[in-house]
Amino acid sequence: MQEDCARELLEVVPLVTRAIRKELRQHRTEELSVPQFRTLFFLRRNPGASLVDVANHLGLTPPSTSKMVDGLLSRNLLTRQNCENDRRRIAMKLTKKGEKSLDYAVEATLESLTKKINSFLPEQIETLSHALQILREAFPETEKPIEGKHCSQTIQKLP
Amino acid sequence: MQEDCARELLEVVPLVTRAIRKELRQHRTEELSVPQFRTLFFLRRNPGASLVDVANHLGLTPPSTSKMVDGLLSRNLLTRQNCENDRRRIAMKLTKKGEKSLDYAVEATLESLTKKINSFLPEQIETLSHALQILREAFPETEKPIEGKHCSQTIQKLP
DNA sequence: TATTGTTATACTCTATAACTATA
DNA sequence: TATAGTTATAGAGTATAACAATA
Repeated sequence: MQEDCARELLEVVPLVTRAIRKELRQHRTEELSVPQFRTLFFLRRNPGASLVDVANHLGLTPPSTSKMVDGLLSRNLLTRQNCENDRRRIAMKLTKKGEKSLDYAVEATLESLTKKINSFLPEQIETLSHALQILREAFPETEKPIEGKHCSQTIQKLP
Repeated sequence: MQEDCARELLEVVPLVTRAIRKELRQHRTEELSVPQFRTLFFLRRNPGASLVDVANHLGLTPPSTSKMVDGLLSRNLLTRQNCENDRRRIAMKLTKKGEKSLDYAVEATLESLTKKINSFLPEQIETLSHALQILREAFPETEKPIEGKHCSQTIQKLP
């Protein structure tokens, strides 16, 4: 019984993931790689995050992350400023443009999902919502929140 | 209401995906890249699939797929034989070793998921099972089944 | 001495183009 | 002429090593 449910989970979750990915991909205005997209997501939740913060989140090394961020910076999707408290660190934040391209993709995806859910019966929506709540508790966010070290106060980086 | 549910879906599904990925990764006996792993999965469901079949499934080009398959072949995880009917085509199948390394990872992951589900209340399991059924219908397998062209009869490839 | 971030270099994975063999 | 697959070459993306600046 439990194993059947696990097997279902293992089969069905990738189907939903694939659909979500496809929507996100279809609606990104910028040509962004997956790590770049995830970086924008992360920065929306964690404005002022450092390079190491982002690297940890993505599971990439700092050098790779640094290079990848260069691409976002050159397209004005984020800002990279030096931190006042600890001048080794950088503080990255989304620009308006970065927020917008992210929002557009997310909202379009939400819309598509909502449309799909609209075709469900009310009790099916009830069941799904309940199940998602159960899953959220069973599979909590692994990501450790940023240690609070990250600066809100930043100074403009010299050119 | 529907949109809340969509938003939940968009947040929770990645959490579960991440947990599944982590388990699969932890329990792979061979050092396999993600596409290699997916290829083994695909061949288990579609024995005798051709190179183009696999390439389409992965969203890779035939040359990339060919090279990637070389790595699986050299480790005896699959066989690559010429097709009798259409001698341009190849027919790939998992070897016993390929099946085993796949099964090991999948079973270990299932075990981990089952353990988690074991801690649920019976009615929670009921709800989850029901929700998964709903999702399966809403997000059907996009992948078109192989056109039946693929050979069951194969001839050994010449060296 | 340890940490943050960058630069330099090499490797892996992928694609495009050109080719062979078969249909 | 079109299709299945491979080889050759080039471009992203990643890692490791070495470095500079700061703590």
